[in-house]
Amino acid sequence: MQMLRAYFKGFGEISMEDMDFLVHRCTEKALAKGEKLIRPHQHVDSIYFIASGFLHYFSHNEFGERTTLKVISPNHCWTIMDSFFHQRTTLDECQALTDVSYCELKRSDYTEVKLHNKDLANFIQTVTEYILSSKVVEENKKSKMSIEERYLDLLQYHPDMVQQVPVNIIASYIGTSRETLHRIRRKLTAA
Amino acid sequence: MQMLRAYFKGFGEISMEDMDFLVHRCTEKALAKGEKLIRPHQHVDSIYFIASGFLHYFSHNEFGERTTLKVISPNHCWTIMDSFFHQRTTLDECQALTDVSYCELKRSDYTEVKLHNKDLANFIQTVTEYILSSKVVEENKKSKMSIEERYLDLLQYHPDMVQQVPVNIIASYIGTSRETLHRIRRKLTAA
DNA sequence: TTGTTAATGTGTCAAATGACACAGTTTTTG
DNA sequence: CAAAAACTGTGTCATTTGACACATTAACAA
Repeated sequence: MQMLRAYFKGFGEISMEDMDFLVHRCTEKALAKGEKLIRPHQHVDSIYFIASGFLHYFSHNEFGERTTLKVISPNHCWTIMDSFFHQRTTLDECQALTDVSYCELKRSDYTEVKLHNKDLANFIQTVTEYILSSKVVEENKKSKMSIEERYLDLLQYHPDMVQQVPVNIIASYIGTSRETLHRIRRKLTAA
Repeated sequence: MQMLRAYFKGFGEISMEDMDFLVHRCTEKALAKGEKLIRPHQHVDSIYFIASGFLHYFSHNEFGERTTLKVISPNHCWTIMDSFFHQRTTLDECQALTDVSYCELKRSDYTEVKLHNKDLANFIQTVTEYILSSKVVEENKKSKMSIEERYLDLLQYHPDMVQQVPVNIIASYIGTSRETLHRIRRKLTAA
């Protein structure tokens, strides 16, 4: 919970009262490795903050092949936005790649927080803008990099992920096959 | 301007007064083909709504090669979020691929709108959530598709873009070279 | 309108990639 | 603990891709 407070503080000014109001609406939970956070056809009615561990957010294409949409790292907020904001079911899935501890904020509480007072509404707006902005920055960065550069970037900024997450999932996350990633790793250790 | 009103209406309820307050802060402008909307090292202090035409949003990687980050279509809001929200300069560029007409909302006006009343603040929050959600949906969709599928998708949903934008830019937008896109097109016309 | 530049179509070839196949290792689970 | 399942390393090979080269056409500007 301390971690969640620190996370929120990073977005700017917020009074102690507002912070408490916000944080008290979050519930601490855990998943064991392999457990699912989101199943197909589920309504996603919460925002999640990952405190520790890694999650695998994936989907299936027309012919049932699994595609990794994201590997979710600690100290990030995440949800399936489309399902959360528009109250639709999702076909995607999300599963714990390791033991995970996280905080959950339900939609009803999210709405309540936004309506509580002007400062909190403003704060949530700032957080949303911030997340939107980082999404785009992240996507643009990725699109400028080759597969190898993406892997080096992971090594640099998410070394734990590289250690704890299976190679095939890392590979599909950076947009290639497990074999090609293997070739890259072999080349890098050779050098 | 009628187009902008219709665009905003798509996000939900908004009173006539609020709509007017919002729309009156937007200025109609135009770019001729080839003109730049954003230059390197610029501060981006506005949000843009594209009424007609296409824009090329691009960047350069470590060794100066140009990468297409997006081709911006009519009836969309766009800005370089990172620069706009955090008041930083950007290294990216944005240039008109055709004659373009657009509306501009300056940051100061954006801030004013958010502070004007609770309903408008709420409305802007809804728009932001909506844009965030579509960004992610779009990105996920793209990551599930092959290059060829992306091209077919463009043909289906953005036929004007395919006609009006140069092949090399379409190619880099969907993540390949101009030659490979050419091979795809040849194959498709053969069939 | 004409010279210049940008855009397109297409072939060749070396390099990168994905699909398979299979052996060795680690992890899970009954 | 033992069997099963998941994960990893690695080789082969057909396919795809990108880089280059160059001819042709379209768009633009002096």
